Amino acid sequence: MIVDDRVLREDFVPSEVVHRHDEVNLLSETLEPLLYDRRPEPAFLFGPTGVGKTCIARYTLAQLREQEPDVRVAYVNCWQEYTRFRVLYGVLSEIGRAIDVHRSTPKDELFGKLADADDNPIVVVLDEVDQLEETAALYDLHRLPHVSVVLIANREEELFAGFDDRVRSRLRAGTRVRLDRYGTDELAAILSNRADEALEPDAVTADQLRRIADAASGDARVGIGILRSAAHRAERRGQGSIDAETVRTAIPDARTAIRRKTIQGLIEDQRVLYDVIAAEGEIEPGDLYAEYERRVDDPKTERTLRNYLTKMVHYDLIEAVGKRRGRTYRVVDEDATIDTDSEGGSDSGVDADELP
DNA sequence: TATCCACTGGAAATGAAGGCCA
DNA sequence: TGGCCTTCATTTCCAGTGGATA
Repeated sequence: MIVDDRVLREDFVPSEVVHRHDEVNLLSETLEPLLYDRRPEPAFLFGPTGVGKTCIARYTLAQLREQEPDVRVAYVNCWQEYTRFRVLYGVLSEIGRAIDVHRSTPKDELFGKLADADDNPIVVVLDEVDQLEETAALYDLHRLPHVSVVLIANREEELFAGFDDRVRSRLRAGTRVRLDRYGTDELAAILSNRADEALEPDAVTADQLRRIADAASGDARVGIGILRSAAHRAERRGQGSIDAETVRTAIPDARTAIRRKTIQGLIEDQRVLYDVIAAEGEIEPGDLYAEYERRVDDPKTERTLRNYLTKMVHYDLIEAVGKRRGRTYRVVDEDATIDTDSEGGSDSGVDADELP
């Protein structure tokens, strides 16, 4: 039943972007100076999870490269590459200039290598740039006249709040492309296009696609995940098409699969913390640290545990209720996130290998 | 109202790991 | 081979916040 599984992957770039023509045009216009050997202004893509920010960036740059093949594109996800070193290394790696670079290579040397790679323009796409811990990387990139940046984040205010004055003043100018959540009909149309390419004809009905789109609450990533899960489930059962029952069971499957993959990527100490929180339902920090220390032979300090907990909140695995004294931690309700995924939620669908 | 206490998170220090080089 | 340099995870220290209590 599945003709091309790649089409149902999150990172697949479709041949045509549906319901985002204005946004694609705005980004294309921003990057147009590259066609005339000029440097474009920084471009920003803002919007909540699953609205197609990354897809639009990849699609637009693929189109640009068809017109100007000399332009090189470096895609760096700041969930994984959150230090200055890792960003610079990521860019060098993407353009094939990371030879002879190792973990003890000085950052200034990496910057020098990037500065020397000025034979052709480079567009650096920093996805989830709000996760960047060392914004000096942005300053580095801005200093290089042959490097242009496309920055992807959830919210403009939070992104700029994390910049130091030097970076903020340089990036204040630039084109903002804002994306809102898809409507149910829009998302159903996107899923229909994907199904046409990925599945055999009549493998899924329009009503079922609408049901999936409705359950995804405007989040294309979740919608595609549900469609993928339903297709695999139907194929395993030897069905020639996806029925209503398969869709119903696939809806919780999609988010659970993302969560399971994320939990698998936790290091041992993080997983102990997660297990304690899951077992208790809701727990205060003091009790959490005490139970953690009881369970492990060589416990980390409380400060390190606080860093772990902050990361796990970012991953959307747990939530911190309240601030400072009186705070409690609890596991994020999976069912709630399927249907009520709120505006501005973090792009926490990280792969297991993105975790520390 | 003052004080205590639990908690958070920033900043600096520390140590492990790994590569370079004389 | 050992000293040096770098990055990065972890630890240490501490200021700030806000609820609880006398």
